[in-house]
Amino acid sequence: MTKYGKKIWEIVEASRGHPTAEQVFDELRGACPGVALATVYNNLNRLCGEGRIRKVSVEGMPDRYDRAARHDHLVCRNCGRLTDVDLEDLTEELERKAGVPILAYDLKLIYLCGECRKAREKEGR
Amino acid sequence: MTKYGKKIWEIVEASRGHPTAEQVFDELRGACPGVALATVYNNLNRLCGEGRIRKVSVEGMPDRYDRAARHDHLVCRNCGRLTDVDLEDLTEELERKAGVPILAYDLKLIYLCGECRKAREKEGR
DNA sequence: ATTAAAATTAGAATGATTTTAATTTGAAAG
DNA sequence: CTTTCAAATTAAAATCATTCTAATTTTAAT
Repeated sequence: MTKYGKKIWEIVEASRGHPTAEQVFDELRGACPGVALATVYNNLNRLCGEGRIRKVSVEGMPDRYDRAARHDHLVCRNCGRLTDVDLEDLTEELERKAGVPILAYDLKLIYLCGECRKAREKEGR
Repeated sequence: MTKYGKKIWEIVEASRGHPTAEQVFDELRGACPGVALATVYNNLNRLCGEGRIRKVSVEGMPDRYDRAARHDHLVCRNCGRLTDVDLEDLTEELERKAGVPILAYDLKLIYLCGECRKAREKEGR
């Protein structure tokens, strides 16, 4: 693995916070001042292609990066907050129900996070 | 509903092809030359907000718009082709499994469409 | 030490979408 | 039929995450 590739992978793998490319860049710069943002994008893309990390796109915000291990996500409808959720692997069930061989799936559960629910209640809804 | 709002809704609702804003724009211009692309975006956003249509984002391509009726999607890993698939409503099941109240979910089944599979076979994979 | 391929860099380019500010439209009220 | 005012529309500029380009540097193999 390349000089920056390894470090970037470690940052994403270690993080439970679904960092954006910019956030990975900022963290990497701590150890490697002078690294270019393009390098971060290059490596994130390469790592995704190799299946070593994955990309999580949430409507209207920059792409986020996540460890490869299988899990799904809760997305707050209001603020976009992203949280991991561990559901069993649904591939077989979905394949059977859809009647088509599938390679994988992308499942996001839309909810209201604690903060946003509280904010709503205060406004009296 | 507004002058263009209704037409744009009809275009999206009638289409089974998941058009992009540009494609809606092109179709609308047939009947209404002089309409602005910004108007299409404004109305698509308004209609989404009202729940009368929905937006489908596929990694690396412009957003697509879709009728509101509940259904899920197959997305070709290779070419991005988007196809409807009718699965039963999984909200309750997912809510139970996740242990959190959810408002909705976004499920994409990743597969290889017929064309892409054929292309692969020709190349001998 | 030589080479070639791959990685990195800085900065420009891209392109879908949003924003802005001005103009037009359309419905309700007088 | 006017007046009025909010909402819709327009054209153009702005945004901004991401990709691309071309030049440079690093790496690993020979």
